[in-house]
Amino acid sequence: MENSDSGLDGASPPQVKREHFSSSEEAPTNGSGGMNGMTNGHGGEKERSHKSEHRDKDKHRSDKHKDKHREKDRDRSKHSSSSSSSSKDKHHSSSSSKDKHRDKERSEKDKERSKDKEKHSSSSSDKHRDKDKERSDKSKHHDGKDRDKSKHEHKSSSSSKEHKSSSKDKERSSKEKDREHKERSKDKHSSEKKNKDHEKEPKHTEKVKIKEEVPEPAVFNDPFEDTPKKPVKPVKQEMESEDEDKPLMERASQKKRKAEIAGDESEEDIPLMQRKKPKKEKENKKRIKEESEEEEDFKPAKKAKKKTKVEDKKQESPTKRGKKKEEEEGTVWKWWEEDKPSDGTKWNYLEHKGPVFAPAYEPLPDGVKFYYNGKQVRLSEPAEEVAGFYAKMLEHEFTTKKTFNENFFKDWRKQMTPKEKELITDLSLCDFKPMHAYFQQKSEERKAMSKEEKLKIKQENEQIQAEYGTCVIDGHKEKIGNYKIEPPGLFRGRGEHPKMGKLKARIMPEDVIINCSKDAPKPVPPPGHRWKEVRHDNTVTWLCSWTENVQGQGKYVMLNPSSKLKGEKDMQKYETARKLHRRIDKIREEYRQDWKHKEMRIRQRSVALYFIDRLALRAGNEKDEDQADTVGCCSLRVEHIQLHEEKDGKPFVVVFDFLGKDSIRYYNEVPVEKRVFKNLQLFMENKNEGDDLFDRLNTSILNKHLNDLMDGLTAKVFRTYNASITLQRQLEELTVEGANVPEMMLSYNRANRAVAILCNHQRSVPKTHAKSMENLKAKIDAKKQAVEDAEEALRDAKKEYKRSKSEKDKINLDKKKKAFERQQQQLEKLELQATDREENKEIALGTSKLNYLDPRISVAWCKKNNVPIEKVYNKTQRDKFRWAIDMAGPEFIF
DNA sequence: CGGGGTACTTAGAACTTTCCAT
DNA sequence: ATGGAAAGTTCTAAGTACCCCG
Repeated sequence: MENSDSGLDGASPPQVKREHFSSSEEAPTNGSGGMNGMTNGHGGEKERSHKSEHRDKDKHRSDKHKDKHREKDRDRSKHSSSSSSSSKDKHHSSSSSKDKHRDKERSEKDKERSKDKEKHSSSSSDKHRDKDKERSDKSKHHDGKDRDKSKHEHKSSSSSKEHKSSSKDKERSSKEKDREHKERSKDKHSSEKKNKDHEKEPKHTEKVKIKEEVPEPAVFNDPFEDTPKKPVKPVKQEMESEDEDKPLMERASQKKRKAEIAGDESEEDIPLMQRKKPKKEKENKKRIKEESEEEEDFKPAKKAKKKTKVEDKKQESPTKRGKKKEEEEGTVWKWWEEDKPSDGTKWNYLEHKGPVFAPAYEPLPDGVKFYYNGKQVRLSEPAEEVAGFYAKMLEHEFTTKKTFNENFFKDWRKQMTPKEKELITDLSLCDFKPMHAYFQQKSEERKAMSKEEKLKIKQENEQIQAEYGTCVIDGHKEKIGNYKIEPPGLFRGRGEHPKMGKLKARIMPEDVIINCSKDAPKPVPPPGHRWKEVRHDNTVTWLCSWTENVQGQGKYVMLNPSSKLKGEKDMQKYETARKLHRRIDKIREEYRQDWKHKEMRIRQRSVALYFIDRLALRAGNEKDEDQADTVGCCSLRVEHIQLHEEKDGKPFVVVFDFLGKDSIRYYNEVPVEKRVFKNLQLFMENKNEGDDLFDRLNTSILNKHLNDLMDGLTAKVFRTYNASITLQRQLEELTVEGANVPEMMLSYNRANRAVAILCNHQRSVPKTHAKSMENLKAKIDAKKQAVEDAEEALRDAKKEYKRSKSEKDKINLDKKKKAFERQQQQLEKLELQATDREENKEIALGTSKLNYLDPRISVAWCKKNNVPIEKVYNKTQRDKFRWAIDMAGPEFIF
């Protein structure tokens, strides 16, 4: 450890210097070229499949073997064995909860499994075979890895001694196996087919047919997404431990910061006040910006509240909608200049009209048929509706997945009449194509509607939005985020979700709980219906809630991000991150010390924290098994990392490869300090692939510790902090003084991109990317030509003027000069655009911009460099970040 | 503690509107 | 005008965190 440690120690703790920095920095220079080190050798295209495959395979991979044997035995006698093992486990490891979970599931699964097995004849040998197959597929992309894994598997299987964790392993593995098993079978079926054929064949055939029946819509609803969906985009970040350290420059600015804050733009703050009572806002208000005071809006003026109007850049809408809009836009509630209530209450007055329900089902016209086994069948309304959900997705990859189809079919049958149920027993005999064609046709018709019709619809929507999309909270009218209740449909989980395809039921008023203040009028339920409950809980921010049937989780109607309630919380989040900034050195120092702690749990905690800090990993809560198998830091398993004493010339490299939130793959090769490396070796000792890497740690233990370190500190604060500080540093580094706006924006986007890479925010390469790049290139070429022409013209003009010296030629010369410059600028702009786009093709900037970057950093940067804020934030974003735009001056420092 | 539930944030895909070159 | 791509918006799944109970 000394090697790596020594250098970094001390003040420059882990410094984490994410190398991305460096890599990202470089990236810009070389343009699209290796994408900031994001390439990892896995093929680009297949990535998509990789995602899902990855999980199944990888995850289960190792356990499969080992566990398989056991599993079987266990399955049969699972109860006894599992119970005993679990008790053991507890002694040895603290992750018993996890185990328990698994046990439960396992038992259920086992049951199912045993059935499955018989059906699919998944004997262990089969499994092996399957695995191999999978592996070989995979190996195309992942050779090295696979190889390693297989080794592991073998090893582990042979070394099935009893380790502390063995029992645990067993349990888990059996579960996993089960799962794996299932998945595997699914996959296999489908995957073999799917992978190859399905994408083409089925689709194509269908498509063709559809065409016959109905003209193909100009725009498909993207049904095709599936094919190449999103690839996994691995991110590779390299870092050298040595250089780390740059970190902390931030602190320097702390002092300044304070000053700024105080000074900022908040000139007068007369804050104080808390919101008092409710009041309704009056409607009215005239056009934008009047300085007049509007007391009407705010009644609670008890304290000296100050309200200010801010002008919005929006265009006016003299047109029709009227006052409401203007009112909203014209008046801004500067809540950030007020005091916040310190008790847990979220509001004193809340009034709204309840949610908007999905439109009732409209039966299909008679002409749209459904065939079962070649014969036309007239479905009952409920069965038809659900069939329609499936028909709409016919071209989606989902319909090629076994799990999806099974879940769908099972739930569909529940909607059938006994007769239908008796008749329809095999999904593959169902012909949804006419239905699909019908929906497609409808969608085309919608697109082809005349302007007037579209306008009318738009107006109706605005009407609804005005009525149901806003609420009155503490005297202010504010937008609601999701006032429309989710319509029924088929559940679309991300990744290999075990529940994909299940029917998401229609929500009725009887399912909905309303939350509003006692003194507000109660929302009126739709005629003939009543609410499940009306309550008045001002310690929460939701207006309506209901429980969704697929996963049994609660859903809420809440306010828009531009609202005070959301904004305040958002600002607070960044303030906590800034606070962390002030303590980060100490915290880093401390966890580095803890790497040598004698207690294993402390060492695990410190290593996990190091990952979270340095790599911006998510906390990694435990998950149920009826969800896709994804992990975060605390839930990493042995199979998710590989240790290399040396890799590519670097010592002590940890290779992370796992599926994170939304089943997005995280791949990273990270050189770490020797001490970390040794600890990891220890943590992995005597464990199987499916075991928890940090078996004595979970998110609540970690967060508890973090909270002791700093008030309000949790694992996710590190993501926010590291994202924001990275943006600030990158901006500082990449911004060239005096650059023009397009250049500035390239710098900004690059800084933003560094953050997105850090946080692993990926997106699938837009389907249109290659083409659009081509177009752009063509444009650039054309522009180059234009520049040359302009140059030529300029030269001629010069000559002419030189000769004649006439005023007229002088004017002409100037003109040519200008034209030339203009062309040149345009060319430059195009080139920048091309670079930017290429660099960005598989990175999503939006998520970090919206959720991780302190908007004041961006605002300050814009102000300092004279970049219009609209270049960085669109309208919605400006609404959300109004507080930052208003309060941050050019000197703001995070 | 574990286990379950609640509330709220974060996330990429899907869909819609706007923009821009022909 | 048109149609295709980009930009913007909507949707809702999937996380985190925390609380309460036994």
